Amino acid sequence: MNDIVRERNRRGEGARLRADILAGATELLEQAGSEEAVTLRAVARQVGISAPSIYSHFPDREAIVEAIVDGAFADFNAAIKAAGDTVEAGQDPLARLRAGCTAYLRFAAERPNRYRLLFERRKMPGSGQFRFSSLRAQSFDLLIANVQDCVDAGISASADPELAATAIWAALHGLATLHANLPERPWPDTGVLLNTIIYGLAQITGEP
Amino acid sequence: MNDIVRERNRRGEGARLRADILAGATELLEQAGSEEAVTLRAVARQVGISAPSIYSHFPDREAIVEAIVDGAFADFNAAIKAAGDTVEAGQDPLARLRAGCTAYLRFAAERPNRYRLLFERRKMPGSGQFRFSSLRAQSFDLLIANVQDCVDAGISASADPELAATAIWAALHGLATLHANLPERPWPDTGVLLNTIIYGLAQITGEP
DNA sequence: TGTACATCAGTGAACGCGCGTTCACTGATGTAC
DNA sequence: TGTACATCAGTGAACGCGCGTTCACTGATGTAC
Repeated sequence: MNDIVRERNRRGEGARLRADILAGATELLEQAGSEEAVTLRAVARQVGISAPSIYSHFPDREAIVEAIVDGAFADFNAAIKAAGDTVEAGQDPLARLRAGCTAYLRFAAERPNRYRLLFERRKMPGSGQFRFSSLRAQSFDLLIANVQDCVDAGISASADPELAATAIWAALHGLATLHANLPERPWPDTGVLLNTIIYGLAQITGEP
Repeated sequence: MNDIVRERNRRGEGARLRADILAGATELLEQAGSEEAVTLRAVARQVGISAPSIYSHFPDREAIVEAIVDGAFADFNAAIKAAGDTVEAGQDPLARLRAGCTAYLRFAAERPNRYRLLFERRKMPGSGQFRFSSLRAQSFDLLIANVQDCVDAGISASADPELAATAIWAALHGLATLHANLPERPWPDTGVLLNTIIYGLAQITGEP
């Protein structure tokens, strides 16, 4: 990486370059801040290869970005799932819900540029269509389940967990992107805001 | 506009071109969908002039985008203020709050690309710094006032109207951008979602 | 064990493109006399 | 009223840039005999 001359892979190990390209591209995105910075030539520079070498592993520029997005979703889902798993199953569903939301905001705060790619990508390749695969819905489904658990435990008064989850998602996403885009504004404490959001939107009975 | 050959302005009316450039650039943004589409040459094509003519009125490309943003904020603020003003002052503060939020979402839905520019622009020119001028804070201040009115009227149980307003803003922004970026997803009805958000986050007493 | 050779990983030069910006200019318009 | 001229609105050609992509290639590596 980093403009250093790479050692050429041995025969049969050419596929390793694919991983290096992807890692370099992801790093580039995280540093440079926007998808447009991920150009074929910049990626090649980052990885230490010539630009045409990329074509052995990705059909075009768009495919690299797609691969970054898929990787980002995998990381994102894993982070949220891991946070929920720190709370024992069946125990304290509110804590699980909160842990998932906290992990959501942390991911967005720590990898803002990768987060942006998750839900702010505009067009999908070619077709001009959007995608929302199961990979992409995974964390949202977990959020619904967490709210449902709160309802089942009698902690939440929500009559429609999916609706509540959608509202919570919107609030989290809005908070994450506003934070990232307007960092110089004085923001209320994230923990307090998160309580407001969770208690208010999941209709948690009682005070924080 | 539209590749049609413009008539040259008469002497002393050269400043009219500035307005035409701005209008053309705004239209271009709204059609093409992203800030990057607003190139000097594309704007010139749209307006029907040569690219260098723009330099009589704007120092560089960035200045055009800045001007679009300022115009978008003015339109945005006006739309929200107008919505609130349809409800008589002092009368039904909840209706005022809801009207403002509805106008917010409507603006975002009807001019998605201009809305995106409002809060999703990443860097400001040169300095790499962000801006949040009073023009930009205006609608947020109105939102706080609307929540405060609900508190004063005994409709809202919120102990911290600014906190509640921030949470509502985040939810609206998140909803607006998720709607725009994932239109193919099945979304709950906007009115129902908005009720969930307002009642939950402003802690409105009673049921919708 | 030695060698010819196919394969594989990757390169360097070049293409055409649209971009922001600069520069010297043109020609219509209004004004001074 | 006529005319010379300054001004103003805008142009056309050109610059250097980084981009995605194509193409013919190179040279190390492993393998068949």
